[in-house]
Amino acid sequence: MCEHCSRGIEEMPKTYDPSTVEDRIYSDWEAKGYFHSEPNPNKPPYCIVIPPPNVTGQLHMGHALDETMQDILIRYKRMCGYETLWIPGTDHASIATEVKVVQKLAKEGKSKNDIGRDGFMHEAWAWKHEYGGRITRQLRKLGASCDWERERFTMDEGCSKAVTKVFVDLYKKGLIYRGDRIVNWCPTCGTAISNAEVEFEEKPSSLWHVRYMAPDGSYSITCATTRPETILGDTGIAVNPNDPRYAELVGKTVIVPVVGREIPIVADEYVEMDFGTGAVKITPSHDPNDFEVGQRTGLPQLCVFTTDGHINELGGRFAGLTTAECRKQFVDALKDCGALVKIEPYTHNVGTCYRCHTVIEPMISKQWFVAIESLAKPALKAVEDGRIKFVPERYTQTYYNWMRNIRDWCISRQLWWGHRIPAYYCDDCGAAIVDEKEPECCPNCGGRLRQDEDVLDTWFSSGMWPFSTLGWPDDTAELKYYYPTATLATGYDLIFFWIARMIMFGLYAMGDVPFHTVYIHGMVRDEQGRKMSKSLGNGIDPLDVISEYGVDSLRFSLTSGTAAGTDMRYSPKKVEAARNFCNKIYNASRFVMMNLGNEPIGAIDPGMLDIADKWILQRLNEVIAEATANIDSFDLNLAVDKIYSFIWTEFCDWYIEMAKPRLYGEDENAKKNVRAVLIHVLSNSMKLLHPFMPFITEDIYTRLPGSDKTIMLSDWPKADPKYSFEKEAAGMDGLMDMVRSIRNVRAEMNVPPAKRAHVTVVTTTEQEAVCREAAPYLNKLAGASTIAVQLDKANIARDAVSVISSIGEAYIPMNELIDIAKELERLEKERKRWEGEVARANGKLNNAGFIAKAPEKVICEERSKLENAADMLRKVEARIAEMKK
RNA sequence: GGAAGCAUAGCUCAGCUGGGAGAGCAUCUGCCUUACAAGCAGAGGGUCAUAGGUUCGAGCCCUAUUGUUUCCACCA
Repeated sequence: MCEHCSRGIEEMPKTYDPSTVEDRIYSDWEAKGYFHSEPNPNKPPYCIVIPPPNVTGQLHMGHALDETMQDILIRYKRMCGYETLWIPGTDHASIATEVKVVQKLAKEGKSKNDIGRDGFMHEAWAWKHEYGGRITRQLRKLGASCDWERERFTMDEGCSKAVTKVFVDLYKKGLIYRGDRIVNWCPTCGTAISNAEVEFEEKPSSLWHVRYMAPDGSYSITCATTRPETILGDTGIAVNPNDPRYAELVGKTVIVPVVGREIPIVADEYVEMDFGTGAVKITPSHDPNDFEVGQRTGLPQLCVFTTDGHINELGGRFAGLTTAECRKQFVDALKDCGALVKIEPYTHNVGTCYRCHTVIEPMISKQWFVAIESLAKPALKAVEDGRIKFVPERYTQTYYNWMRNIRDWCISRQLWWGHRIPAYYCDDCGAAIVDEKEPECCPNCGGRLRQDEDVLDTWFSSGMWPFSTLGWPDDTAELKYYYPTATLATGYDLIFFWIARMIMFGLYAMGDVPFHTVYIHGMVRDEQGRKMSKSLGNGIDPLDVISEYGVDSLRFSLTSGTAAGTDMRYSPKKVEAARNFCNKIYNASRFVMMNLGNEPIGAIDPGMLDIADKWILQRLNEVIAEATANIDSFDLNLAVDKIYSFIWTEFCDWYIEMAKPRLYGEDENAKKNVRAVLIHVLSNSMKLLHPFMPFITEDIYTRLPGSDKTIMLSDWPKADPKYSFEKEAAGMDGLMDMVRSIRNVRAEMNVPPAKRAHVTVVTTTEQEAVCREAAPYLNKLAGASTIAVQLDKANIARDAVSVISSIGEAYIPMNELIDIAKELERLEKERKRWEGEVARANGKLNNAGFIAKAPEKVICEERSKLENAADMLRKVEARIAEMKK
């Protein structure tokens, strides 16, 4: 045994216990600096930036999936010889964190305003320091091989510098502006939010039909509304210019019921004639569409809400009420004055805040915006011309749809936790200065300056993540080497929030795409397929799963059997199956370790390989090639499923069983060689599996003789041409087929497993060698006691059970156990099966179109299938005839 | 209103550029065979939603239909 595997089989109980392995290995890796990366001109770079989790967040299944995918890619590329850097970090998560801090203050009976901006920031940083380490510790639990020496935070000095620089730069180019626009206002969060942050929820409501009378009562017009309280802010009624019903009324006025204000009737194309009454009340201050109609038709804006969701002083006797309370009272008032025509039940989509799900009140207010068009165009082009690819490809369409309809981005938030907008106002002369450094005084008049109270949208800073984390705006070696990064992995829910913004900012600030591939994964749902959410209480804590099953099992269950970009259901059964796989690997390894013997194990001697060795080596080559191709094309599920069945079915169920006769035999050379093959295959299997299941593979690998000191930094396996044995593998397929058939008849005939049988194999001269090699395996695998291989049918009992396979016929005398009629029936079934197969193949081959148009390879395959089927059929028929004699 | 996805075994889902339908779990039958009962061996189980079309050949490509999910838009 070599020096590296000093542990060998030490401490290997019958059951794998991940808890004794995972933390120890992870801290060892981290301590030894295996995760660290430096620009290295001798290697190609491969860089991933982590989607930064909320700094005070808690690990959930979404992270587990996200981080697992990235870690698989990083570990794979690292083994392939890339200089891999996975940059970890956290996001300050402006609203989310601020809400938590406000809640904490509320518990202490304090409010934001009580303690002031500085006091609040102090609290928020304290909160960050208290919880900031939690999420990164949890990421370590997942096995994430991030370079923790390069951990970043969106509000650290460097990222903040990048944010200020981009803001100022965009402002100076006129791409950031400040203005009064209608925005989505969340009364609970007390801030404006962007369009992307509004979620629409279908809610049952009513459609109130309200009559607006002419000042003299000579005519009236009825409008429908879902928000009667906004009538307080009505400044007009709009109808379609082509609507004959209202043609005469355009230009006239009506009186707003209850309120008594006189407002004009205007014409605008926006109004659909066939919806409702064809007339729409216009509230420019509280509806985005109305805002636009108001702009076109010159209606005034009348804001009647406060920023905390109440009616302001313009609401007359309704002032001070919440909007919800106002709605009730206003409807009553409409009823009282006879203006309410009818109430219809109506279900419609209501915009809500994506953080707190409060109903959004559209309002006009002064906010900062990014003029998006000139940023969006190149971002669109980068994807259109293939510089950035989405995997799966269909998400390209999602991206296009968003980018082609994008609107200016409201980036100011009425919050304190975040990057404060670098704009300074002079109270004396009204000047506004935007600069990276705060000027001492107003450059115009020397007056005192006051910084803008607002902070920036969280996504403004995370949009710079791929280059701010690499040191931008400084000209660093890291930026030169790692940028553009390689792959960005995240869920489809972040395409708009984050991916689109990174692409825009990357192209703007760096002049190049931030990454080449966007790997999109789905969401982890609960067993019933519902979204995991706090309110439903159906969330599964990955940490619980890890402590019960180990993180390798969790990672496997998140990777296997699920295609990229599609949602998956979490199922404990699946994790359990993965846990069983760990145990299988572990026990197979225990077996190998138990049989290493005391002699040093050398290289495989190619001259000593038998049919089973050649088969498993050939299969290993195939699996290496296929799995590698699958990972390269991001088909991680296909790769891991192939590795799984190779290890379990082919290596454990077949090869290990076939290794036993030699391991337990007397031939020392054979023993030595089979050990070498076992180690070779196991070691390479562990490497293939390592990106998916990092811990158990490290544990096993480092126990094996001849291993490197860590699997993490070992070379990714390559198919080895000297182990190419296609022909032998085909022979092995025939042998396996025979074994299965013998087991099958034994089971069908209820032969007790302990009862060994004499087996006579009748074969041809071509297959004789394979059959002779197979003989010891029939003994071990098919319950044979003795095996005779012969070329004729001498001494075959008429009542022997026969098993017909491609390499030969096996005859098993069953004596009293056999029921001739039953055996004939079984053979008859076989005959039918092969008859069917011959007919099928003939059908194809007799089809002129098939012969003329199918590729040569397919025709050849079909011919050999026919040949084989015909051969089998002949043998079965012959046997039936013999038995009937 | 627009777009996309999904519909395959009892359940959950794979199925790469079209070339004889797969896995895991569940079920049934035998086995504690000295790596593993978290295991081994064997078995049953599918008109690949429906209807057309293209093709020598369709689970896969095209069209329509039905059901379902999601995203975008937000007609008051």
